[in-house]
Amino acid sequence: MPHQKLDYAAKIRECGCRLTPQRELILDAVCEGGGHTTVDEIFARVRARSKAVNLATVYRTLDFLCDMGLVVCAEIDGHRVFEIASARPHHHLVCQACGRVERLDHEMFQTLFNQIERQRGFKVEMKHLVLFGLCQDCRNRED
Amino acid sequence: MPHQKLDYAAKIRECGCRLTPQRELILDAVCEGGGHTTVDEIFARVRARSKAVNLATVYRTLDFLCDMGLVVCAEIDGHRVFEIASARPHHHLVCQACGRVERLDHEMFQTLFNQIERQRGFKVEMKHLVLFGLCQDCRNRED
DNA sequence: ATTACTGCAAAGGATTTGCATGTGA
DNA sequence: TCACATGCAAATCCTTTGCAGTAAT
Repeated sequence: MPHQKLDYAAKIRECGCRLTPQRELILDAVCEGGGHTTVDEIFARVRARSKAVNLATVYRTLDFLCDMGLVVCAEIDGHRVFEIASARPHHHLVCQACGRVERLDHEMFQTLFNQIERQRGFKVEMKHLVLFGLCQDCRNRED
Repeated sequence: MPHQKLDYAAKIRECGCRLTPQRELILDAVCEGGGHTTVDEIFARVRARSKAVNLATVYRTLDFLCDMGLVVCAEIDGHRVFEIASARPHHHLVCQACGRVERLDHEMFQTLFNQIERQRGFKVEMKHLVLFGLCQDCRNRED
């Protein structure tokens, strides 16, 4: 039920911006990624559908979509990764051994963030964190 | 009482590596930063003392010091930042409005990380997180 | 005396920018 | 129509690398 294309279209036009085929293609490409998607992957996916889209446009559009709040960006190992901003904020656990990515609900973090707010007066605004570590399987394998 | 230069020297030599003037200068420069320091800042600080040190050496040395565990590295807003690895792991709160950086003890995080480990079997290995948000002062100012 | 480390310069990759053209509203 | 968005190519920024020379142990 969430995240219809119409939502995006409306949100974009709301602020006087335009809905171009490029923006739709790039938004789709980020969606298809499921989880984290790099600029390269997005560009490749877009190019598979239309040779005419330029890499600079991908960069500019991703910036734009982040500003609009439709896409979120994180940094993993020095590389930017993108993901559709979901209604339910969440975070990721990335295994340093096998690279697997697990999703983690925001709830637990919110508890911590509230605690920080009470103790320090600092309001944390992180919709998307990436935590590195070792997944269950790799921990077993290491023993 | 911790982190004497001798500690560093010993740790470095322990593994057959060498303690060079460059490495000392760069380590000092990271120390002087107090909190997060960018490559540029480190390079500038080093150059203020010795014109002969090369930027490539700074990069190589920072890599080396991170591998040795003497320095930790984080990513803020697409830029790498470095800090002396302290005995007591901690994190940072960065205000998106004024840029102020506050230190946050690891304790609260450990509770969360333990919870994640129990629930998901995933062992988080983050010694150093950067959380963005709004500090007390800026929140008051915004109202 | 080794061989790790450094300086230098050049290469590399990712991202941004200027400008003329195209196109959605 | 007309400002916003795009394509193209060049520029820029940050970081890494190859290699010959230097210096720590």
